[in-house]
Amino acid sequence: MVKIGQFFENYLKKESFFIDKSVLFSNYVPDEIIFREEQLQEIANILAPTLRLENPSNLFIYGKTGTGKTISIKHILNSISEIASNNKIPFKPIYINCKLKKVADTEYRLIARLIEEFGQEIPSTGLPTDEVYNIFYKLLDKEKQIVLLALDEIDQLTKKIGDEILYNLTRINSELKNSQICLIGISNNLVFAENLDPRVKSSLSEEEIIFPPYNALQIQDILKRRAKKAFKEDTIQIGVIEKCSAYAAREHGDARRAIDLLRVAGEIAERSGSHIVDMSHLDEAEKKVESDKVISTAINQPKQFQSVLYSILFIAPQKKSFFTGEIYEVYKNLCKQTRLNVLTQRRISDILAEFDMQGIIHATIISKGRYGRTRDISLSIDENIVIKLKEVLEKSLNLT
DNA sequence: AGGTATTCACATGAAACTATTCTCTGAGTTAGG
DNA sequence: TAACTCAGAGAATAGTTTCATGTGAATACCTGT
Repeated sequence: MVKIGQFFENYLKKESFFIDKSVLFSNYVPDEIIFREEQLQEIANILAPTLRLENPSNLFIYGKTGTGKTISIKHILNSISEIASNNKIPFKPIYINCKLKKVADTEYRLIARLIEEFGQEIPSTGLPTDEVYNIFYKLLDKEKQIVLLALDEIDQLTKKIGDEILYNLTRINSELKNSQICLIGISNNLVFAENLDPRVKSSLSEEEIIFPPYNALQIQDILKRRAKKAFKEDTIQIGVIEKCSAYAAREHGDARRAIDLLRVAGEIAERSGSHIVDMSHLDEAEKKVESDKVISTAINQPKQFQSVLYSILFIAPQKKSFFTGEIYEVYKNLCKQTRLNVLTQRRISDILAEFDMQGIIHATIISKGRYGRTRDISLSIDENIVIKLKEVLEKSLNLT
């Protein structure tokens, strides 16, 4: 008890590096967005007609993760709605991230979410979908207004449930008397629109804007600005920011990653009692960010997924690559031990495909000629994470 | 030797099924007038 | 008679299973030289 008390005492006395850590979290919207002036201007041009109550063109935004799409849209929505409310213009910005599970990842839930935006509750299940649509229409058309609907990670949505909703949404306008709705699609899949229904495609991508990745120098600038707000002066060793941005630039210029990295490095430094954030903290942060990502995705998977993953980890040290069938055999034995019911190979195949998508494994479909066709699978997780991951999975699956 | 046909071991797709959660509806029940 | 209870019908959704079809190239099997 005394020790813990002492710890808190010391903790208080110790000075923090941070002035305002929230600046380094990914949901922070800075009041100035650098290196995106062109795109911002373009978006502004396209959306400006809303202020005159004219319906603007639908807009589509492409760009990889961490290239500032989300932040830019949020920024623009904020400033339009500010001006709109100053001038009493009936304008309603809605931002929805379609990837959020249980929130907006199905047709029903997306519409339900929209209805919520208009201040009405909808049961999470039980109602027929067209009923929900009707409520939405009525709500939307009750008064004259322009709705700007930004759908982030829209590719996730269509991947899961097809493009019917988008078709419905683009068509809504012709059925509304008072309101107009304008869609802004945000996707980090550059070829997303290719496999959309042509009708949807043409009406959704009336305007397209591409967000290119940042280069190392730009990330450096962004980091410096954020760091200035987040950290106290002279708490970061020279070179740390440079290295941090180099890390991130290496992976297609993901600014979000760089910012995350910097924050974690700061946290590590603080905890270790150092008076400055130095390179070693950064290195450690990189490891931690990586392993946290892997472990938290693993932990959040259902039991069956965990079993399959564990089976993979079991084989991995023995061979550099292995096939679906081998994993299935191991998995079947594992299920016997854990008393889980055994899923069909068909299902395992899908699970493996998902792991591949998540980047946990690397799988290529190969043909072994006379000996069939299968996935050639190799683990793409760092070795020292594997050990930790294995422990975590054993605990979760109640293995001894 | 060169060409063709087979064949393996899965991949991939579509549809149907199961279980769970939740609403809505209408029949039956109850308490008070 | 109004309010309440409760079972059953319908929906949405996630996670599977079942059935059906596809597939790339190493081998087996010919064929003609």
